[in-house]
Amino acid sequence: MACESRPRRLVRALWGETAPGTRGPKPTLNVDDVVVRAVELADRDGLGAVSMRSLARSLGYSTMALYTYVATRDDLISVMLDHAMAELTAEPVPDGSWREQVEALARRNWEWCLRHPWVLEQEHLRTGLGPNELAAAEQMLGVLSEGLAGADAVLTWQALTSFVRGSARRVLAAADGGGWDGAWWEDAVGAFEEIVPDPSERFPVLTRLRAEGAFDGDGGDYLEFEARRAFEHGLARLLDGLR
Amino acid sequence: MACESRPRRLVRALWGETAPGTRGPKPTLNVDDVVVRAVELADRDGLGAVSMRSLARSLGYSTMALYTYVATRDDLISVMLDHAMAELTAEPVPDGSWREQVEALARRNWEWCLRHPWVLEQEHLRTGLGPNELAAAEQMLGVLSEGLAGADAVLTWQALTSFVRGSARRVLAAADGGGWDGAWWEDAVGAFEEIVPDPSERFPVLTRLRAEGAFDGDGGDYLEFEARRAFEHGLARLLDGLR
DNA sequence: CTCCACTCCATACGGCGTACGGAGTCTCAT
DNA sequence: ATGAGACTCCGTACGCCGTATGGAGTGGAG
Repeated sequence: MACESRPRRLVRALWGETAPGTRGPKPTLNVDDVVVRAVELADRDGLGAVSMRSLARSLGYSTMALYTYVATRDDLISVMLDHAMAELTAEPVPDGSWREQVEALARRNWEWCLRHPWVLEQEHLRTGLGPNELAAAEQMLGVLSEGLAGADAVLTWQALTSFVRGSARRVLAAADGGGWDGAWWEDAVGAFEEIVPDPSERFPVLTRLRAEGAFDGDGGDYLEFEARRAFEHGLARLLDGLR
Repeated sequence: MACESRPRRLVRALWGETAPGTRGPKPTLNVDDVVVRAVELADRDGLGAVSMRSLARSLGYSTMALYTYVATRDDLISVMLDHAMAELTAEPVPDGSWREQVEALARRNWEWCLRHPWVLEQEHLRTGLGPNELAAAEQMLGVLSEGLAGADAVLTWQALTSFVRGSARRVLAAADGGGWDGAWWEDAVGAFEEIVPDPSERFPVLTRLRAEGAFDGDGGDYLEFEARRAFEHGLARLLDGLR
């Protein structure tokens, strides 16, 4: 199957259409097996843990066997992404007012990002043609366009997903941090205080807000409480702004 | 200098404090030289182009010489980030109403992200202790806390930066795309239409909105116009929500 | 004048994505 | 029945990556 273009192959993989060829031995795996395992690995240890080698090992195959199912690692990630997005439309839109529905979908999306942090590690692959990605867009725009004219619905959709993902990303950055486990942070702050002996002079506002406790939660349990509050606050203001 | 902890070294690098030791030969470079060059490379070709090897070559040094100035590549990126953030506070907050000021700062931040796309490629590991990052926070919170109580100012700051960065990220994903240069996309859409012969049945809302032209700009010049519109729309609604 | 902290560098290790080609297996055309 | 050849799976290799290790040369401190 050296004759098929990469985009076609990707779209076929996204929609679970198997190759038509029936000549050689039957594949003993399929794209879905590979993708499911890859998502498991990514959920546990991040995208970095999904190397072609480790994924293949985890499936009990050779590295190169994976390329039977997926053209490149980037394509694999695209399919993983769409696969994970199935969760977004697994349940119907809840009952409620327009605002409540939009809120619920946004919150669902946010929680989904936290459940699959690797989704945000991803830079620019974007296909926009996978079944679940389209279904999620369909669902969100279906609700939004009940209350907004076409172009406004699209703009609002973009604003919402921008906010949801930006916010989730911020939570994750604060949460796992990449290795500042208290000791790291203390050490860094120590050095900071040596270099900037009187922060209140250079950063009066920050100092005042800190003293007021406005940053409470900066430490360990920032994630579950403070970050959710920031998300809910921003979401509420955004929805307020939609009248 | 094998005795200094990594956090301390990073904080020192962020603040441009040179090591106190004066024993051996003088360094012929300094952290700033390295960081400036790294930012140039990243601005041009993304974070991926900033490998220790390519950066060193571009400076005319051996790879390992860089480790004299920076403990790891991650630390380098942290310092690059803070360095780039100097632009955020290079100009004072413009005159105007509270809302106009917040808007201007948010827009400045958004444009900054587009100018340095690599900023959004990372986002994990964060320090929060660099002079320019602190200055940017100080500036933004200074304005916000003129109109909002302490805790609200912080929540709003988080919501704003979440939105700004999420939105910029979306623009960049749409813009450079990672290799869908029209031909790619056409090919993918062709395969899509074969697999899903009647999209209007499965995705009625998307089909209708597309027919209405609500997605116009999906193609080539999405970036400069449509994406900016989406950003301005979302920002305006967010600010509306703040009363 | 000696020591040794220091800068700079060459080499090496274990990872990565994936190009290439080969061995084995199955279907189809003959 | 028998090739032809499409197909799956795999071993090896190439050129990247970050960085550990240790060595050569340098110049201020004792």
